[in-house]
Amino acid sequence: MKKINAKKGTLLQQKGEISSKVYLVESGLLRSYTIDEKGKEHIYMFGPENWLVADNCEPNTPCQLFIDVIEDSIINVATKEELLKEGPDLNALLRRLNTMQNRIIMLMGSSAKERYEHFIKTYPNITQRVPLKMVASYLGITPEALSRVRNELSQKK
Amino acid sequence: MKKINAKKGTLLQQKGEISSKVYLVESGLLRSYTIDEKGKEHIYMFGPENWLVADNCEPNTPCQLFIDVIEDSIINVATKEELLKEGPDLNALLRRLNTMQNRIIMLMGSSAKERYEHFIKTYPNITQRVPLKMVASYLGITPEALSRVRNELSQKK
DNA sequence: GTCATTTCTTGATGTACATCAATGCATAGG
DNA sequence: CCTATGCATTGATGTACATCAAGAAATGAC
Repeated sequence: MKKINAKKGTLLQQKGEISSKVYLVESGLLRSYTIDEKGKEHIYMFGPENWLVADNCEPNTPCQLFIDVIEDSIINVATKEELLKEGPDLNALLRRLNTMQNRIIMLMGSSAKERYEHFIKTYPNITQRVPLKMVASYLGITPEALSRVRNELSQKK
Repeated sequence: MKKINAKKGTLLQQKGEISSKVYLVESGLLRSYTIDEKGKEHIYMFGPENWLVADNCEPNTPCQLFIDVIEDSIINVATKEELLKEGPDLNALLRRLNTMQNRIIMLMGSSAKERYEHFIKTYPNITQRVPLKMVASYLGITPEALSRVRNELSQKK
C-alpha cells in the first residue's frame, strides 16, 4: 500500500493493460470509464473521498477501464492480492454490489429525467465538481439531452 | 443451509420483503427481477445450475427484487449471515462484480442487436430455455424489438 | 380432442433521445 | 490584454426503439 499524490489529468490506468491495482481515494476525485468502438466515452464510476476505484477484471486479463484523475488527489494504491491477504472488507464489497445492482436497475428502467433526478439525490456534491458532460456520460445520455432535462426541471419550480 | 425442491412458478421472494436469503441453484433455473412504476418487468439476473441468486440489498432494508422459479429446481437456501460466517468465496464475489461491470458497460454503450449477440455468446443455453420475452426483458428491450433483431440476424447468413 | 392462454411475429405510428451545427461564455496560456 | 480551447445551450433533423393492434402458432388445461 503506497500513498501517492496525483495531479488532475493524470491517467492511472489504461484499457487493455494487465493490472490488479486498486485505488483508495483519500482526497480528490477519480473516474473510471470505457471508450467504445465508436469512440464514445462512458463513465463507469466516480471515485470521491473514501471511495475505492478499480477495474473488476478477471486476474491476468486485460482491463476494460481507463482510470484518471479529475481533481488533484491523494490516493492509496494497493494490489488486489494485498487486499485479499489482509482480509478484505466484506461489508464494503456487499455495499458495492448493492450500488451496482441499483445502477443496473436504473439503466434498464428509467428515462433520462429520472436518472438525473436519482443522480443528484445520490451524489449531490459530485454534480458540482464535474462538468455536466461527465454527468451525462455517467447517466448514459448526451450532454445536449442532459442540458434540456435540467432546463425542464428548473422551469417547473 | 437447507435443500429444497421448488416447482416452476413458485415465488421465492417478493419486492419489499426483508430477507437475507440467498439461493444456490443445484439444478433448474431461477430469475430475479423488478417491476417498475409503469408495471414493466425487468429481469435482473437468470440463475441456472451452480449460480447464486440473491438480492444485494442492505441488511434490514426491503428488497428490490422478486425471485421466482422458471424451471422445476433443486435449490440450497442459506442466509447471508451463514455464508459470511463460514467464509465466503471471494473469487466468486469478484467474478460477480466482473459480471455486473460488464452488464453496466453493455447497457450504456450497446444497441439492441449488440446486446443480443453478446447475450447468446455468454448464455447460449439459456436462450433455449426461456421464452423470448424474458430474454428481451433481460436485455432491456421489448419482445417486438428482439423479434425484429433476430429476423435481421438470421437473414444475414 | 377442443378451447383458452400464452408466445411470437408483422405492420403502422409515436416518441425520446441522438446527432449535427451554430452561437455564446468561460477559463487558461502566452 | 487577446486568442485558443473547452463547455453549455439551443434549434433542426434523424433514428432506434417503444407502443399499439392484429393475426398466427405453440402450449397447456380439462
